[in-house]
Amino acid sequence: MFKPVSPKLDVTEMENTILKYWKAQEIFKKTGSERLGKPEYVFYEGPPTANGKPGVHHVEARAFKDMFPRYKIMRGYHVSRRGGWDTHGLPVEIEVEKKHGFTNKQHIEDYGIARFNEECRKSVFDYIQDWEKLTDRIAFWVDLKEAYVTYTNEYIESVWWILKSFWEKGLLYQGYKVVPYCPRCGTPLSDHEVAQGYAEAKDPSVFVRLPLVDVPNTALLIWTTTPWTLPGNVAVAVHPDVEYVTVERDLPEGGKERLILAKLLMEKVFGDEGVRIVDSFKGKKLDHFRYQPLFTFIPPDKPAHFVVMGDFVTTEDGTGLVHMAPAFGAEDMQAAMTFDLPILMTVAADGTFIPEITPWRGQFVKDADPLIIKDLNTRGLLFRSELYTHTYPFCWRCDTPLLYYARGTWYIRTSQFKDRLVEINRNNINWVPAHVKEGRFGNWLENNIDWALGRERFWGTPLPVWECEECKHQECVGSVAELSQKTGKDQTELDLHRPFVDDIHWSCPECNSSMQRVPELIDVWFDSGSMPVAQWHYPFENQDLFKQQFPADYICEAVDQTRGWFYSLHAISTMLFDSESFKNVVCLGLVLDRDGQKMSKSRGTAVDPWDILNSSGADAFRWYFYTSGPPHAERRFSPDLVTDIVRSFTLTLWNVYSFFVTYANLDQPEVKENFQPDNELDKWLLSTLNTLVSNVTKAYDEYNVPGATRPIETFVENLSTWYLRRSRRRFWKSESDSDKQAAYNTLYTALVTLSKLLAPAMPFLAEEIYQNLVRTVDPNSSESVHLADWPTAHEYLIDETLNADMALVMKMVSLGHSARQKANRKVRQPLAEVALSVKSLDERKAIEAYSELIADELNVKYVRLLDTSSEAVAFSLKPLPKQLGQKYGNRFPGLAKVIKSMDAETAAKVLLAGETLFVEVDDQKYEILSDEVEVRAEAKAGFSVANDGAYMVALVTDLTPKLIEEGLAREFVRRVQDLRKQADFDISDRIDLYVDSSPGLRNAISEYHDYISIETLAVNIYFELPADGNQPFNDEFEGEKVSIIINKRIK
RNA sequence: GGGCCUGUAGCUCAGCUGGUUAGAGCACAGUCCUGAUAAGACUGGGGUCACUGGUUCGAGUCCAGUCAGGCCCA
Repeated sequence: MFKPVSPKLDVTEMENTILKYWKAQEIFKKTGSERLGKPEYVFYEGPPTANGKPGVHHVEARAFKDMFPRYKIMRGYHVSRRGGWDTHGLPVEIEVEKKHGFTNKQHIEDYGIARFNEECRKSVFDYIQDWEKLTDRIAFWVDLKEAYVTYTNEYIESVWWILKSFWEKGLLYQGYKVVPYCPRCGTPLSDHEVAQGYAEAKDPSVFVRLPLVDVPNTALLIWTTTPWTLPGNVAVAVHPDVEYVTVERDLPEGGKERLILAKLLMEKVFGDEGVRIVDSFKGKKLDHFRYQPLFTFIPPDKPAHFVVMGDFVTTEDGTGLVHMAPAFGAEDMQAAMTFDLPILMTVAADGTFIPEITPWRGQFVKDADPLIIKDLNTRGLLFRSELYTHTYPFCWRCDTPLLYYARGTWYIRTSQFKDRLVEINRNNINWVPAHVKEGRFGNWLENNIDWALGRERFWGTPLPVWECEECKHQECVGSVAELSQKTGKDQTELDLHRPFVDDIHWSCPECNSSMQRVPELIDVWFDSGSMPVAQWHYPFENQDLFKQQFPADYICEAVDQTRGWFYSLHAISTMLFDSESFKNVVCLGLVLDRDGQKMSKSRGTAVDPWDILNSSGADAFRWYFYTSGPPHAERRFSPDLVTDIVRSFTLTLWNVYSFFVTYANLDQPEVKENFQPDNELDKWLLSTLNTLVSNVTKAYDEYNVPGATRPIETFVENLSTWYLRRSRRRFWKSESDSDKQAAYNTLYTALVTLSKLLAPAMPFLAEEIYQNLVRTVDPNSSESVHLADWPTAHEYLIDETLNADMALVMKMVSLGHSARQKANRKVRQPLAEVALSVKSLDERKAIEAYSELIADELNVKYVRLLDTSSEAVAFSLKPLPKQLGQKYGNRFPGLAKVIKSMDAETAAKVLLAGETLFVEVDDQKYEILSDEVEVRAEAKAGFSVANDGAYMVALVTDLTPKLIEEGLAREFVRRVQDLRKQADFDISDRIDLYVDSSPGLRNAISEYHDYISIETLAVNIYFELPADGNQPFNDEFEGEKVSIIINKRIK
């Protein structure tokens, strides 16, 4: 006996029951222990930060992360699924800052770094319970009890070890990085902060002459909106491939001058002033031309003041010659690195000019702009000055205009590994979707620049570099033991965070002064990218575990991680081990709201995942993400999309399952999975089932998620609306013969196999079906579907011809229904005959083979094929472009025209016989094969016809008295069945049937007495109503009147 | 400004290496079917396949450009 299954499904109750079962039986644990010693499949959890509530997009990521480990476990692998938490970084600090109303770093320092960091440490797990609850509820099986946490001393120590090994290879260095900087707050701003503060601004726009050293009376013409950066100028950039010109113009005060600028910008710069082009050339000709420096306040320590080449130069604005001040622009800084230019720091941290800039010392740079312009003007260097309106970033806190400003920071020399980064990505990593590999990620690697590692913050992994306050000697520390050794004191108990590590000092081995830690923390991406090593506290512990768990077979995150976690993992493993750190990676698209906007709490468009879980359940939620498009596609999410899945997919499958259990519990058949089917429907179902197994398996192996899920939907649809609908009677019939047994076996096989195919995607429903159908029958079976073996496709059961034939039958039946509709003949009314026309000989055979099925489905007495000779049929010819077009190319249109104009009847006979048709066009002879022209049949009269292309169904709609009588009998049966249902009789209850009717119907009932008895389980049919006075059911149809009473017979 | 992705019915999405009349589901309307079904079948309305140009006998599909949206970077 199976556990009875109601056709009404309470999804959440079912899922909660399964959750309890998993917990009670410790199934998750057993997926590990039962696969011990099996080949390892390695999954890395990209650590989330738990200081906010998890949202819908977290369900997405976790659903995708979960499915492949589940699949691989069923395939016999061992998967260790360790969770992780990312705990450092600015987002954490900002939350705590908000709580206290802090607005700048000084507030934090005043408050105390120790207290501040302690609060950060706590706030990281503010929402940990929400995360645990959600993770559990959506059945993301990940070990959160043993999760790695990036703030632990062990984790940090491993990160230090990595940094030390980079240090020893000379990969860590100090340099400048240009960052958006608020001079009032004294702090750089993150991109996110900058984005909040853009506003319209009016700035000076100046054109300045830079006279060339080696070409008399000729100057470069540059343009800038930040005159205050000019004292920091060290070079001018031009685009090597842009066309430049030397123009000559008359000076108002008399004489002439020559200026160089981009040809395209001449009009913008000079307007209708008449200037003469004296020379025209590509930008590369200007390479290394020297010009006279504008200012000489700071003597450069390297060669400067010449022209360099830059691809970033555009001809949108200005002059096409870009002034370079490396301290105040990212591109400028990049050019300085490339061309080894000096960096002139002319501005202090508070945004004022340093004392060396004598005329404007101590002035806020923006205030000095007019004075600088005046100075240039008096020296005859100013070509023009005007005001320019553009969007410019301001500090979101204090409205001060931000400066792009070079700060000293630490770098990792990743660019030295560029070739290996590219090669390892190209050769060893499988990306889903594939285009990310060479596209977004590949391009990013090709343009690799050194990793700016330092952060001037509080809550993070401290950079383990100490520097002598006197002689600037530097040392990098790679372990706690090393720190103990240096300080001569056991540091095991030291918290490896600020401010505690800042208090560690020792004597400089060079000069005996004090070694101080540098102020920086490291980028949090370095934390998470270190996770393959640091999660095991490698190399201090777990050497074997690390080796076993590196690299990962599978990781999965949103596509915005390309330059985040995907990169940090890849960069660190490449530099450290010359190895990839993941072999397969699935990138996910964003989840948007129903209008295609980012979900936002303030606009109220954010969906709480719990609303979905409580109404539609986790399975449908997961299924939505798997089937709603390829993983990387953006998803316009709304709750009703998940409701639809429950209605159209879950409930359909559930009802098949419920049907099976209901009847199996009545019949108690001995079900088995593997057997040789005999019945054509069974053969067909098992053929499509095994095709499905094969396709889904292939898709899983290729990390093709829609391919692993969508075909299951189609199968379930066919299972329910074709196989089961067509097979119902086989389950109903009272005798238990081999046909009935075969039907049970087939349906059982399909359901059990489906439960396994569904297990990685819909873990709850799969478990429910498996538990009831497999565990009750076979006590030796695996304790959970998630411990079961993945099904194998039995090739011998797959019959492509059968699959195609059945598809054809379905199509013809559909056309038949269409023809009935047109003729206004309802299905309950039997018709005499249907004639079908199909495309090929094979298809004709298929129709013959399945004529009984077609007859039953369409309720007709006789099914036959239209043939060429005897019918009242007209033909038309359709030359097929696919075949003929490919064969004859541009001669196809002419050929087609001739074929269409041929005598269709004659040609049709030739072609339908499978013979070659000879055609002559423009004195050329062609042999047209029978499969190169489609023959279409059109019924002439006396039929109701429906067609799709060459497929046609013609119904004979004439009714005979006999057919009408049978129709009446069926109408009658239908009403009795309704009464049984309304009376809530059991399916197997026998009845006595009392009828009072008009004569026509009475005749029909007598004529079809046996049929009616069998259908309605009527033991007796009486043609009078009983005297006991129960109210009869009265109805009228097809001009007949009837009163019916049914009584259940006591057994 | 650059790289990458996306644009097909009111909505969510298919459309294989170019080839017959561009499909499905949801939603709407009608008819039918039903002793598993919250379902199913059929019919109907709804499309300049974002736009422009090109290649080709033939373009939703290939090429170039434009526009719109998104992500990442500058």
